[in-house]
Amino acid sequence: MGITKSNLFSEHQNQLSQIFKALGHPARIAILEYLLTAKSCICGDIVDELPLAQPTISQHLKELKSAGIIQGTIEGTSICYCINMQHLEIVKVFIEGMSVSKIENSCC
Amino acid sequence: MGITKSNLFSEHQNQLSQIFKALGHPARIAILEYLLTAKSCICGDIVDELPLAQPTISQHLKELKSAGIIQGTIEGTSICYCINMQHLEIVKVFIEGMSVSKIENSCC
DNA sequence: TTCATTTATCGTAATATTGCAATATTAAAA
DNA sequence: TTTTAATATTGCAATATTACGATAAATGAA
Repeated sequence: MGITKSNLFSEHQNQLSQIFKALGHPARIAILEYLLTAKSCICGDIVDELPLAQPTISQHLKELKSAGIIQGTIEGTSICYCINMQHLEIVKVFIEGMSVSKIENSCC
Repeated sequence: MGITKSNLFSEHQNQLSQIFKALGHPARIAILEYLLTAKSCICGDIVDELPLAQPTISQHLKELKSAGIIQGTIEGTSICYCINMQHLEIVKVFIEGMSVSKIENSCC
C-alpha cells in the first residue's frame, strides 16, 4: 500500500512520528546541522554547501518547513531559514521520557 | 528516484537519520510507548494491542530492530522485545545539542 | 508424531519518496 | 522595462514503504 493508517493512532503518536519522519533523511540532518553552526541561514548558502541539486534542497527545506521544524523569512531576494526549536520540544520530551521509563521498567 | 544518496553524507548524519526514519511511523511510536509502559514485552501482546495485522507488526518490529532501537530475546515459544536505550543516546545528544546551539546562534 | 501456538517471510498491490532537468515565479538592480 | 539572481514548482523515472493474505518455520503440548 505505502499508505500509513494514521487514523488508527493517537494525535500524539502521529505528531511525533511526523517530526521523526522529517528528520529521517541525511540531507535534512545536514541542513539542520548547517543552520545550527553557520552564521548564515540563507537558502542559497545551503544549496552551495550540500552536494545535491537546488530543486532537491528546496524540496527538503519544504518538508522540514511543513513539519514545523524550520521556518523561512523573506530577506530581500533570498530567504532566511531558521530552526523552530519550540516545535521540537515534543521530541525532546519523548526521548528524555524514554530514558526515565526504561530505567524504571526494564525487563531485559 | 526514491534512492537516498547516503554516500554523500557523513557517517554521523546517516546514522542519525536512519534512527529518525525508523521512528517516523505512528505504529512504531505506539510499539515503543507500549514497551515503555506495559509490563509485558511479548510480541503477541503488541499484536493484540495495535490495530494492525500480525505480519505488519512483525515488519515494524523488524525495522525497529534493524535500526538498533529494540532487541528481541527468545522466551519459550514467544519473543520478548525490549528497547535498547543505549542506541538512542545519539538522538538524545543531537536534540539536546540543538537546544543549546539554537540559543547561542539564533538570527531569527 | 500430530496439533496448536507464536512469530517470520513471501508475494503483491497501492502509494510515497528521492532526485533532478526544465521551467516558473519573485523581486531587486540596471 | 529588461535583466539578473534566488527560490519554488512541475513532471517524471527509479526506488522505497506500507499493509496484509497466504504460508512457512519453530517450538511446546497432547
